Amino acid sequence: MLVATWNINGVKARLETLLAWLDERRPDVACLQEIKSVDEAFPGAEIEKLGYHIETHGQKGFNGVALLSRSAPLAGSVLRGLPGDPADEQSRFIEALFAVPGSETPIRVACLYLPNGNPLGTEKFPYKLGWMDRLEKHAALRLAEETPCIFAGDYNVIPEPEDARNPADWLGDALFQPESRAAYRRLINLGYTDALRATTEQAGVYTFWDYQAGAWPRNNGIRIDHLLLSPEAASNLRSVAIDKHVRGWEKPSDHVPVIAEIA
DNA sequence: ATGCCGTCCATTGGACGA
Repeated sequence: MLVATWNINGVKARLETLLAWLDERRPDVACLQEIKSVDEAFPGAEIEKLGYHIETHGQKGFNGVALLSRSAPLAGSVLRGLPGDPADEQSRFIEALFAVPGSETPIRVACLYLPNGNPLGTEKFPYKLGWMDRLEKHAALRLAEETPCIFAGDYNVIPEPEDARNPADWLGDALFQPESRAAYRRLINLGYTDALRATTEQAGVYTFWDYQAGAWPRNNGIRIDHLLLSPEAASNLRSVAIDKHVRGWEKPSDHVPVIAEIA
């Protein structure tokens, strides 16, 4: 079973790229972030033609997440919005249960777009940390269920210096603040496995290259898109891939897809 | 470098992102 995460930076602007990638990779579940679309405007017809079911949690102009899946979520299992703050208007979280081919146990897939948090010194950074606190509580709740679960998405956190080509450039950035990194470690310390780091200790593995300043041709990247696996999912982890070549396509997103194969 | 690039929304320029 292939579970993917990809910040596509605008689903309407990225539709052809998304279709090409879905056709090439055929993930069972794809978590999309920054769809930048309301639910009604999500360009679903061509995606459905490729055999995908679509669940969205959209928002006008920015943010927005979606779950694409080869089979529909189990009835009543879709949750929109991260629990813990009814006043939070931003669409950054959607999760659902999916049947696993050849298994009696379904898997829960949560798709998240964690707040960026920049610039420091504004209300954006405490919003990020508060969101991470809520995520930790929800992840702990899911962990206690002792069932296969994946929290996949754009975490907007560079976990370690080796996850950036030039870590010194990020010292003043919300993505690499000690508080952001500590909150990410708390998720890991609950008992979740960073899928990529379960498969390699290599530095220089990135998922994002800025559009600016020649970041892509210079390979000035960072690793901020992660799949965190519950023990029940991590036990069946086969491999992790980063579809880096997609960054070289026409009109690319600044992020590339990350895919975990779970047995 | 309060810069660079890109998307969206609104109307040629601002908000937002990382």
